[in-house]
Amino acid sequence: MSVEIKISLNQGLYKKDPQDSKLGRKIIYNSIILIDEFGFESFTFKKLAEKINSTEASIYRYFGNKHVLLIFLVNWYWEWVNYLIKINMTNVEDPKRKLEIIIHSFVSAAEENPSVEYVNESKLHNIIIAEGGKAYHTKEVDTENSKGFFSSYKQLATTTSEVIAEIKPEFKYPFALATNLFEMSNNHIYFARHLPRLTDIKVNGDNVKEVENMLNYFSQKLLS
Amino acid sequence: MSVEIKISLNQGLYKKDPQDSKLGRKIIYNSIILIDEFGFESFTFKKLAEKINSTEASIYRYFGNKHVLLIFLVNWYWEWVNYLIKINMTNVEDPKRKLEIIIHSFVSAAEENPSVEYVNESKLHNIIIAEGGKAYHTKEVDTENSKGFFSSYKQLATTTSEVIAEIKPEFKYPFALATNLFEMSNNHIYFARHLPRLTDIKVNGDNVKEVENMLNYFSQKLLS
DNA sequence: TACATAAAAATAGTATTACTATTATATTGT
DNA sequence: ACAATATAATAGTAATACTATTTTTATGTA
Repeated sequence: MSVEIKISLNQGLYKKDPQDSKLGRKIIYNSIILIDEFGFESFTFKKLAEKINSTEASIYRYFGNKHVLLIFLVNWYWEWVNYLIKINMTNVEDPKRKLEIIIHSFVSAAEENPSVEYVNESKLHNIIIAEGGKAYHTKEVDTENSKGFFSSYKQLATTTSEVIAEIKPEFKYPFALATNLFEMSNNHIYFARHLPRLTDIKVNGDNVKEVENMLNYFSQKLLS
Repeated sequence: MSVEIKISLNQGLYKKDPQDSKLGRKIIYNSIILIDEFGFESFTFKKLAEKINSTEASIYRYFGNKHVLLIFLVNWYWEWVNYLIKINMTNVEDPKRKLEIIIHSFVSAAEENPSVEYVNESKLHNIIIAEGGKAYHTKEVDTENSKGFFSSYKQLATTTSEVIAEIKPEFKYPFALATNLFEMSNNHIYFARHLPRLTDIKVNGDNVKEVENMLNYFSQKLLS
């Protein structure tokens, strides 16, 4: 027995919902593996087609190109984090505690035993860390934004900014602090792994406790 | 009469120093214009060759590929900011004031009337904001890092972390705060322009005063 | 001035990528 | 058993990211 989770995403992100068919789920599952393995630039639909014993043409029936697929995955992750935050904050009153829960939720989202078998959350988290920014650092950002492609991230920022406003209503930068916490999380995990001279913290594999401590320290100090 | 500035960069970043020949300087000048105009993904050596009435093959004699060219440009910018910081901090004793100068230097680097005629600093700043992260978000990051391709950024982080340590020696995250200030600067200028719901600040064209205020507020609060 | 060297341009070509279009074959639902 | 839909197979194209080779032009020095 299990609780089935289906995450609904903006319909403009796919031609055909990959979560609704076997091939579609294989595409999601294996694209995560391949992007994690080769990096986004070297990932191609051809490699993916070979890996799942299908054809490029079949993949194109789900996603218009690999950039849209990346946005799909990134949104999926943000929605997943939104969901975790909602659950983990249930019945919690203290806004300071709520912010800690939010921070814990996105730093450790990969570990929260998930029930979606076609998504490897740990690898997806790695993709967010290494490639996530590429979802919106393109010339198409304005068009894509107007289609609502980034609404899940905005949702996350809004939820977090509301908690920040509860803690300190006069704080001038609730949205900036919110997004900065996410970006900082990704950046410093990445730095710790690849450019350690750019940070003070260490991570060992999936153990990101030091990042969590740092984010809590920053937010508490800023909101004191 | 003018003071000539030549910025020296890691030799692995080019096959032949583009700053030393006319064609090389044309490559730098026009690649900045084209990347700013088309975005990094749509920028090609072919387009660049057409623009400067030369050939792809000639450009390849300077840069092995467009990714290395991007790293070159990003490093050039970081070196330029390092230089500005050094100059602007001359004779300043108070470390709090020094940090303000550092922040001002990289937020407004584009406006500091430069004397390098083959670099449009304002457009280059836009490239840093929109594409800068792509310089080190690739699968080659470890190899490239071991060749010293990111040393200018590390230099910036080190200088800044030292000032932070002067202000508050017991502060646990001097490097993380330093890099976070740069990343935040780029991110929030980008957000203000393209995803305004993710930030609280506004920018009008090159006027980034609100970003500067925010960064000063964050750093002062964290180091108080 | 002539000659060697190096820079730049011209030409040509290849493997891969990012697609689109068309037809054939399974699979599933009624 | 039939229709509808999903998937697979095949083929093809324009553009990208290069490499190699030869020719022309410019520059510096004996």
